[in-house]
Amino acid sequence: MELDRIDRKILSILQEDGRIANVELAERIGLSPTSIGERLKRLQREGFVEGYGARLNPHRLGLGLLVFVEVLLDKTTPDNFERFARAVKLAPEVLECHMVAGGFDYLVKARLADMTAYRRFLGETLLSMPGVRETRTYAVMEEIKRDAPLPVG
Amino acid sequence: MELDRIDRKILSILQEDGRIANVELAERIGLSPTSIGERLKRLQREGFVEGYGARLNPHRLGLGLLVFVEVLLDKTTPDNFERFARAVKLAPEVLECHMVAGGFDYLVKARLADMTAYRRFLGETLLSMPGVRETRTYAVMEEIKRDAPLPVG
DNA sequence: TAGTTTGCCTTATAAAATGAGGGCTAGAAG
DNA sequence: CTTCTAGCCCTCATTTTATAAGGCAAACTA
Repeated sequence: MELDRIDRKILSILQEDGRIANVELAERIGLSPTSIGERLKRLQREGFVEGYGARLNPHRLGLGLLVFVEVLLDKTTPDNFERFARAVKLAPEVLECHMVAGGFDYLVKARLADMTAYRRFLGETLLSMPGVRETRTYAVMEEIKRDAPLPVG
Repeated sequence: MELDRIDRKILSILQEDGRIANVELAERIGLSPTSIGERLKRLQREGFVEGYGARLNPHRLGLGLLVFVEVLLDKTTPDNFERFARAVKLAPEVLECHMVAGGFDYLVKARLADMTAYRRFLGETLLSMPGVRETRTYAVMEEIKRDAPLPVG
């Protein structure tokens, strides 16, 4: 249940290179491939590792615009939150959505081709979602740090 | 240079399961493993795929608190932006940092163990960074959507 | 102390990745 | 119209990797 130094090293390396061969992982850590394999299987079984994914370059895919949108909901209808959440999960442009405590209700992160695509997204998707009362958009001018690995050390 | 239907399918599948065997990927798409391998190598060479990573469960790692922090910089010193960017890259708690257009300068996304850890982070890391004038913190109460795949279709 | 668990090892076997070589087709050039 | 070439896919042989079985030693427990 507790992670030792080797577990953390496995997680750390896998976070950077999720497709590394077990053999290479083993020799970088200094154990046999079998042991590493067993540990890794345990880490997955116990839920530390949820899966693996390719890191794609959004700009290369024509998604040049990153925006954050603060969303305020109309709170007169009680099931608006539930319905908004469901709608957000269906929108492919939305990469993240979080309910926050503070001046607004939701923070949405979305990637789009350009401002034209964003205007369409705002009008046809976001503002059409159930109970949305107000939005504030922040366009990203420069990505200083992107998807850093979780600190496991 | 242009992506066809098969390329997109490869990217789409790999985004969800970055460790899928080439053989299985091939039969899910309906081509030979060799062809898929060649395409994949091309997609990496041309920068569509930047790498692979394990998806870790932050809560399982003791990082139960997700926060977004809006940061305003003191703009009297011109190189503050540069220095702030450098400092942010060194902080392991910071998963993302974006320079935005609008009411503030940077949006920081960070994961921490709890509010106690956040207070320390705010005081010792964020507010100690060069040129930081003001911050507004939004704690996430519920993650509606987390790290969705990029739309490649 | 004796039994049991845990974590690692080696070895054998099964599966997958990789590289060489060849065929088919579409478009370009003669 | 024919020939050449480039792109894309295939099969097959070889190397590399994953996986499963079994054993050994240290630590923990009764």
